[in-house]
Amino acid sequence: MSEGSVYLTKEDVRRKAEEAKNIRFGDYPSGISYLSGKGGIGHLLEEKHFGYRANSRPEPDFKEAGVELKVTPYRVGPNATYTSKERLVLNIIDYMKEAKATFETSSFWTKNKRLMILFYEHRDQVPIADWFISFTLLYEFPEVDLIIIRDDWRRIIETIRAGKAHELTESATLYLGACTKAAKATNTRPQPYSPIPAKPRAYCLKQPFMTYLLRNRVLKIEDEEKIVKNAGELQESTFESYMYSRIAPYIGWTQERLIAEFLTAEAGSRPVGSIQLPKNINEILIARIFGLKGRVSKTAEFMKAGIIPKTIQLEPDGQHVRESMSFPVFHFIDLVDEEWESSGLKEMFDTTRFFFIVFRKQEVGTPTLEGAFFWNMPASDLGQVREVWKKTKSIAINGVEFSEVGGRQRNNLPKASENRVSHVRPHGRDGDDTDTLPDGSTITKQCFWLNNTYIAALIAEWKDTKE
DNA sequence: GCATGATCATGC
DNA sequence: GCATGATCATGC
Repeated sequence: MSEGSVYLTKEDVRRKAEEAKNIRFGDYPSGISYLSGKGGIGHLLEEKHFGYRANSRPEPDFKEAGVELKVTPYRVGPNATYTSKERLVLNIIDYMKEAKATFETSSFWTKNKRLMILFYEHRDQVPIADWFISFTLLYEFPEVDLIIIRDDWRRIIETIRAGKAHELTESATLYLGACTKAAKATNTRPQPYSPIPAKPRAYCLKQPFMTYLLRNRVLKIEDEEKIVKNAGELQESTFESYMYSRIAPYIGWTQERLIAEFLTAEAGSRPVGSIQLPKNINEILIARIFGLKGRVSKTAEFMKAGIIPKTIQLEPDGQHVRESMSFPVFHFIDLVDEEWESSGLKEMFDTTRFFFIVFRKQEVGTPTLEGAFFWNMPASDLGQVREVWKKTKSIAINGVEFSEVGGRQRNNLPKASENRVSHVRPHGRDGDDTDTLPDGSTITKQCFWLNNTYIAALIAEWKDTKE
């Protein structure tokens, strides 16, 4: 085989990639034999379409053209919603070597600065032999993305340099992640500044970023509001410190003052206090601080990084939090078939960064803005969530026990009092909003919550680091 | 109509 | 007053 050398320019690669469109995978010579097992479709395209042998060399697949080939699945959901099915896994991180690199000499940048991405639709009810490439994208990171990716890379490398490669997590960064690579927990590799063995990890473009590429760069169907209007604004700071600097002028302001500043024009001449405030007033105010018409969660940056904004209200003492934090409803039928390692809950906390917006209630008058911070769940706390998840699964399998107390249903799902971090509680419209248990009976819809006491502890920690 | 974020309400 | 069950409000 020619090791890719017939493709001398990126245009050669792009042209050949175009030819892959609409060819059924099963129609390639001996194509079927590639289609079982992970990475099979990628290998099929490399060998049977582009005509070179799969490899894991440090240079890009098409060395002369400086292009790395990637093949990746997406799903089409209800209302023609296109979503990347997975993160895009790039090269494995050699902790020993990478710790000595600069961004420009890093294995990530050496191999992946230019990507030829082939997208195929993952269709559940259709044999893989009938799937095919539908879109192609020759992707070179634009400066607005690169400025965040450089910072993501720096965070990953600083974690390794601090002797904490074993604490790496995909949720600590925004677009470029360090995702786990091994199937078994026993598979580890050495790190340079600590004797503790670390899980093997690879660089990846996180799943929300891939969804963004699909929707905005390939299909060109979305154009979200941006928080950062031009990349130059991030020249002197990271995205996160930029966010703080935008909020800083309003810290200490009351809700009332913020409403007067940002919402009076919208509300007309109605005086503040005469109308019922929306439940998401704090999120609306933060959005206006950033000059947004829509929601913070719908901005380009939050969509691309999959950051989830959450507002928190502190009690007037500045220490307690009354309410626990809810997450989307889970379905018991799905839960009992999941394993923790591949569960939706673990995946979310493993990959998601949160943006906590903190207000503090006042003894008199409206709450004040205390500040905001980014957070991701540390591995040790995720271990606690695992215990709650396992107990929930076990109860679901063995049968939820119900009793009735004063017209209110009681159950034996994990309570806030049983675990430091998390519990399970109802989350529906009302008592008639139900889910089905494995035995066919019904239960009010439930979700995992983070305990109010855990949230309060996170806030205390944040306040400590501020000072 | 429903999912989701957020908050209310009751019993102990 | 806290823990847990129940429900509201927004926005898609």
